[in-house]
Amino acid sequence: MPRSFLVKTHQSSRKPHYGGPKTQTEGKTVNRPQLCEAYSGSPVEAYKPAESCTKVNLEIQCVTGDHRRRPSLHPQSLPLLALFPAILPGGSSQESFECLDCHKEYLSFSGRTKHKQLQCEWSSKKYFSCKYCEKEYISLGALKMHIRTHTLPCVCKLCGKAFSRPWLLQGHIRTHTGEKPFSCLHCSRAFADRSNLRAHLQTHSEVKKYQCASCFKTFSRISLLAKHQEAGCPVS
DNA sequence: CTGGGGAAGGGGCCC
DNA sequence: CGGGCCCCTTCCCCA
Repeated sequence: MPRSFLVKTHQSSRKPHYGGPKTQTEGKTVNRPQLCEAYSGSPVEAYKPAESCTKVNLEIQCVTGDHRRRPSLHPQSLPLLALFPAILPGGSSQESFECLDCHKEYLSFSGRTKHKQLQCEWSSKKYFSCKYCEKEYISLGALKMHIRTHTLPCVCKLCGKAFSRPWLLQGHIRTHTGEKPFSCLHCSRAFADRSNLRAHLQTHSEVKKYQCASCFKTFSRISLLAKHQEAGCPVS
């Protein structure tokens, strides 16, 4: 069974900035232009400031209503740069020019424009599609990695089972050799997989990592918490 | 039924 | 750009 929804949650400081629409510029909050779900006209219309908007320099409001989608998904966001330069961070020479789509920063307006025209995968809408399934990726590297899940190039010489990545094969080979390099510091158990050790460590913890919001009972695994809630928490 | 272990999948990050 | 690793998650099985 395919295991989808395996999206890592970003915890490091290097996480991509996909979230909020706001950028701090000289102490002011500048809203990035947002796209409307119902967008159907030209980018000029879609991004035209609402007549009632008195803060044209700070905010761009979609004339068709709600703005929900990431600007990165817009096929023609480039004209915005010429239309509303005042909304963009980079009004002074000290500031950088940030691509609103992928958030890379450039020292000059022309540099950013060139990036958007020639390099930015989001704004040029270069999606890389898998030929084996419907998935699309914004980078060729991500697509190639995904394709390995179809081609399974890493084959176990002992049993013939195939895997998408060498380290998956490595972990599998441990099931043949019995090697368990990850030891628990609290008991004598050892594991072949670091994640399994991590899950095991939760069993030593008095207060488990995953807690039911209703009855406050804690669980060592999120799947156990999910089971608990699906079965119907007695308190909720 | 519940909790835990084993095995495996997949995206992101770092080098 | 690719390999290796990390992290998270899921499924299956068993006590």
